[in-house]
Amino acid sequence: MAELPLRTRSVEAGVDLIPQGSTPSECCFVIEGWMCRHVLTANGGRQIVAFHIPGDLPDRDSLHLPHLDHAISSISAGRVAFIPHEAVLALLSARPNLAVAFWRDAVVDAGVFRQWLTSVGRRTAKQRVAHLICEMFTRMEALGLADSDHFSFPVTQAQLGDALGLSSVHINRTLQELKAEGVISWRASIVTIHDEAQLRGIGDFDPGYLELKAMAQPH
Amino acid sequence: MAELPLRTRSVEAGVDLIPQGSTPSECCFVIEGWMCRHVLTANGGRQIVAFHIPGDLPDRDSLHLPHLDHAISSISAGRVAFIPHEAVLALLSARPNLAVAFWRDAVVDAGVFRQWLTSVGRRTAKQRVAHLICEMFTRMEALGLADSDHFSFPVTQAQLGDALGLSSVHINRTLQELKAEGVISWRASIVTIHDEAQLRGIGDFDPGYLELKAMAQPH
DNA sequence: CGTGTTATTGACCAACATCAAACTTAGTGG
DNA sequence: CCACTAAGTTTGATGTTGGTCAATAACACG
Repeated sequence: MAELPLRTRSVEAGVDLIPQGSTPSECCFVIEGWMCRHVLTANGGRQIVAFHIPGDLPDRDSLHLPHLDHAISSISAGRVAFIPHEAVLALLSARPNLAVAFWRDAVVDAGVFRQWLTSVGRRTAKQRVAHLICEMFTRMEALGLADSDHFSFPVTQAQLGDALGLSSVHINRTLQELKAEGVISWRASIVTIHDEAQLRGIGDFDPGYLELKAMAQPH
Repeated sequence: MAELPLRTRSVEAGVDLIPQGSTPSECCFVIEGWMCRHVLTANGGRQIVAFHIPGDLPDRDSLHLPHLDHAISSISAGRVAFIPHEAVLALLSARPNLAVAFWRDAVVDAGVFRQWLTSVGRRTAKQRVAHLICEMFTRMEALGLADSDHFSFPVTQAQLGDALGLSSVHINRTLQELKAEGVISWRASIVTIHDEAQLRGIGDFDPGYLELKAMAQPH
């Protein structure tokens, strides 16, 4: 992958990297920081459909999509690399097993989507928040980006709301509950999990669907 | 695809074809009828994450998944075929462009997921129902399984609720609203769309994300 | 016809949204 | 180092969407 022609870019927090509806000719690779994908609705709502951390290829799907049905933005400041589609496609046709790895990665993402959808559709606010924290902790851990009981999660409460289908006010109250129960603390973007088993119980979290993610990570 | 060793099976409505957590060794192909994928939550809830119609490969992802994080069930009576994983994988490695087609199909599914998640997270009950009807009508149309203004959608209101994150009672009231406004009618599993433009407007539906689905369909 | 499933209705309730204000925090420039 | 500012968080009061429960009606099927 090192031989690819890439163009890197530093981004501030909250920058719209790739707008909804555009037809990108490059793939975006996250080097540092948090990014997200989100869909804008007619009534001005916003649904974050994925969080992306270093090593992710947020718009891997754009290789196949005529035009993006969602936007890609930065959550925190960070750095991304852009790689021309042709270069990626050339690489993939040269190495079929890499293409399979890409497909496999897409399959894992689909599993993340299913869990996310299940949270938003059928879990309470508290369960959703707990589930998301468990998921992101597990993913960060797999990358060696988490410490034993805490990790950096630089999202605002409004962004959490947009991810979980809740208002920022309700996110705030839900977080306070979790803190009051002593399950987590969350100060200055650092989430500390005091009792992971309990948090998983609250959030109905089973890491099974992320197994392959860990395996697929050696990007 | 015709040379694959397949085993067909007729199913009643509401049969659990492949249970959550299993490790299937075959892919399931829908020949006739409606199937769905759903996730069960700890508190007894159910989230339908996808509807599948003839021509779909509901557990295409199981080719890569160590164990299924969701179940596959029949919505209506129908017929499915089972194809051993090895046979599919052999075919895919023999024909790399077929593997790309599978990947592409997974990408389209991801787009469907994103819209679904956006509906459940950020749209009102009425918008969700309208959006889903538009989506399924568009998909059925692409397969030649819809008539000019109506199609067969053999789901119960409880199933609709499980798909859209709502209760069956609320689905019922929402449908009555749409019927009262004259946008649709729904009798005996047949949905008739009287004003598609209006329905799309209500549901914030843009068929763009399904374009590729239509193209990929020549299974 | 009877039986089980699905649809419909009404009464009531809970979770979460909205609005608006006050308070913190982090970052900035003098 | 201290105001100043803008963004984010927290709080309270109130409103609304949609859930729950329970009963009845309508079907579909044998």
